[in-house]
Amino acid sequence: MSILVLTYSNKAANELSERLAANNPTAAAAMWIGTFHAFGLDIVRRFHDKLGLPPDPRLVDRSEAIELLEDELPRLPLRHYRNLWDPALDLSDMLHAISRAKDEVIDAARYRTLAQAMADNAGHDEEAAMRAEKCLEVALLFETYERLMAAGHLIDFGDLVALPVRLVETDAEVRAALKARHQHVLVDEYQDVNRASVRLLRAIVGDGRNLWVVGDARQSIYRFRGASATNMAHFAVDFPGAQVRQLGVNYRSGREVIEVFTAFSGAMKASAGALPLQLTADRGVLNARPEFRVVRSTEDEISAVAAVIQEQQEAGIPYRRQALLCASNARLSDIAEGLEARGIPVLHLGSLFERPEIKDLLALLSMLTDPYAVGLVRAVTMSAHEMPLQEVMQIIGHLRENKAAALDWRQAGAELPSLATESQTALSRVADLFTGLNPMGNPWTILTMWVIDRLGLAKTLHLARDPRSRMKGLALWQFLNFCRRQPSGAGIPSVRLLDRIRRLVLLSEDRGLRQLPGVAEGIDAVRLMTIHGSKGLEFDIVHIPGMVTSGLPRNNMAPRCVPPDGLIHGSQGLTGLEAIKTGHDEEEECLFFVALSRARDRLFLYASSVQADGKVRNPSKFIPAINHLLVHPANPAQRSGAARPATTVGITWEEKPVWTENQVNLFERCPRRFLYTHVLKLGGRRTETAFMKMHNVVSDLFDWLKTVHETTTPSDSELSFRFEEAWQAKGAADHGYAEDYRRIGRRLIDYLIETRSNGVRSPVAPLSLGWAEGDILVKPDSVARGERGQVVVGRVKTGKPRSNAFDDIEYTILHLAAVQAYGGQAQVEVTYLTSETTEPMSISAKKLETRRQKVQNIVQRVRSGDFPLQAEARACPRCPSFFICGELPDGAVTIKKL
DNA sequence: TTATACCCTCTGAAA
DNA sequence: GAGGGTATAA
Repeated sequence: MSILVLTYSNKAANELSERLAANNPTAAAAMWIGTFHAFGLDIVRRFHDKLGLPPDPRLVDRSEAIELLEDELPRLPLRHYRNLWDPALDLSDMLHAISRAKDEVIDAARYRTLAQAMADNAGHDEEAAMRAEKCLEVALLFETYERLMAAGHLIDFGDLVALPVRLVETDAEVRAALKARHQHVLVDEYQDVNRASVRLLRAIVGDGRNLWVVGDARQSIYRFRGASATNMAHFAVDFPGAQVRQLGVNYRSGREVIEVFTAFSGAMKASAGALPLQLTADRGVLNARPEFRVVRSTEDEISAVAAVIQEQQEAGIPYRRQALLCASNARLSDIAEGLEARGIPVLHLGSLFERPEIKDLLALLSMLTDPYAVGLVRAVTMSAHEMPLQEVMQIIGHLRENKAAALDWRQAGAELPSLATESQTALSRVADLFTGLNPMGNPWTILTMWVIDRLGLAKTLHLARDPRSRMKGLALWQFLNFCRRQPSGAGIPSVRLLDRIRRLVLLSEDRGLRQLPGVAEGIDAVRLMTIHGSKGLEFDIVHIPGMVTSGLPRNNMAPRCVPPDGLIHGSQGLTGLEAIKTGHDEEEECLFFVALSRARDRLFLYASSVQADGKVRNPSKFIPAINHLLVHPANPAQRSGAARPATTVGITWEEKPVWTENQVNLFERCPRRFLYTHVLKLGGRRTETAFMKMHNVVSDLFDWLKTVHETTTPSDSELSFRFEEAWQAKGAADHGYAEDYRRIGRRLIDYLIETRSNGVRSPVAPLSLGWAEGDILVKPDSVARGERGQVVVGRVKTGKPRSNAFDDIEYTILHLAAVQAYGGQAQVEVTYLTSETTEPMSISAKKLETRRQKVQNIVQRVRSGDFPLQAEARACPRCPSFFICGELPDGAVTIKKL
């Protein structure tokens, strides 16, 4: 006799087990409690021989799957998913689509059939034909993936349920064995169960006489990962003869809170097929109506939240019983920082690798192998290791001049007697951390030694019992745990670790590390979490900021890789894209419903009314349905906090600075990166893909052409020789598919030569744009006469054009310089080697003017040393300064010459 | 009413 | 990089 209890999450399973063990140990002993995936793994292990797998097949996560496929990508005949700059990005998108297919128990062969059907039905509809083509490309990758997984006897998360489904549906023996084992089956949160899980369930319970499920269609917030919208509505179809009962008593919330989410449920699409919400409030009326507080800016919003949290804490509701819920992690991090600055303790890890105490360690770790010890810029901001910026620059400059080797920096003090005594001490203290270490050391051992022993962080943080220190302690614990479990492989261990961290952040695969360990429960701090994360939990007070347009509901972001038509169960008559889009609005409503219903006693909603550029921001469109139930304080209280740290650097320029248009372009993307790269000249190691290396070779060769063959054309043999030389030095010569890259690179060069052979070339003079605070020097790649006699200034790019490429500020600069030098008729032209096209630059007068002002503004800001941080999820993990970015050492610097 | 410019934002479980 | 919102110009 056994009862099978299936849940959607591990957390829920553990909680259930614990409670049951405490209340009814006998019943608990008769139960198998776990997730669908755990159950699936159990089946896979038990019947591994029937599946053709070893007894304990290895499970790979997405980042390992990407590594598995990365080398294959250039070989596959793909047209749409061919971002070779960063193959991991396209692979990640396609793997999402593949795991979505597995949620529907669809294999590569079936995927291809669906995609082929799309192609066959496209007819003369070009857009439909393109959608089909993309799906066919995913099918191809899917087939490759299946082949590689089978060859290595590997399985992924999707397989954990999909493989058992196929087995159970086709094998009567397996079915009978499972049926005999589980007389009763209970399923929690049925609305979040995906199609594969329903099929597994159906095969085991048959008509469902012994099946009992609980779910709420209004809390269906995991549709994007395969929870089928139709599961709840189709329950009676999937299990004929089902009886449906409604829960009528709410034991959690006061009546005022229940009234709000009941009112909202009336406006929800998910209510259409569900029973109307009719709940009695077990706790009755609490005399605390939910509030909606509207303030001016988003900063004010944080101040308003802080004020309410503090007020409630003083009224007797401890921080730990209050929660702040947000739709997105990015916004959550912002708010966490803001609340901490206002003296409110928060329980929030955020992105582990963006935390200052972790970045400190990563910067230190980079100094194990980086000969120029760029990590010093961050290391000397740690307490007891401080050194002024100017002296750090002196050390790094010295190492660079002397072509230092790894760890040479430890002796730099002796070589630089002019260094202040305090700096000598600071440097030797940093060097002490590296005593006895060598670059091939195990990063985990090294980091642990720093944290526990040499930096003494573990002790300091343990003794300080304030919430902030405890959060730091937890972050370090989490980080060290992560470092301990690293996949094995060749190369320098610390470099591999740092590269892996960049990749995890880039692909947002570091999410698992945001989870707080159980020991955090006891910390008295406000719980900050995403609404998804709050599922199944409850809090005395719930704060929901960001109730503005496109805050919640968020804008519909279709995945970059859309499933083929007919893949999603219950979406007949819709295209794959439509099936996903219709789900979005509904899911956002559910998200709000979940957030509202987390509150026991009180609910506070917040919004800002003005955005950064001064434009009005309207309240969320979810508000009208509940507005009549909300209190609207006239002038909500605000609790202000410490100002954000200044981001200006005192710089003395010995000469008037001169920049290039590319450098200005970089400032626009990230001022801080500009500071590190072009002012402090830190350089730093970049991880380059084979494709990037190929482009570097092309750029190298182009530079050579411009200097040696400015007005001539090289012979074929000379060109081939130079190419070969550059390829050996800088190309991806040792890559598995080096030949493919070499061929592409060579084609780009050949095209470049073709374009150069049109017309006679003359030497190109640099053009200059000047301001009081600095100049911009522009060196065009070519200058020629156009058909109408106007001057055409040319620029060559190795890539292909983007739709809005001319919005980039570098083209404005090029245009302004060309017009200044050659008059109003001058024209800028850009040649793209990859697409083999040349496009005249065009920009509206209005855009040109705003960008001209922007350029001027940038030159002024650089001069005055204004380099704010500008965290950007996609750019930062690729930035050479990723691990050092943040707080700067004190003091001013003098820039002699750029 | 329509086109354009610019700003803001981008979730995540499963062994 | 793209979708969606707000404001402004046409």
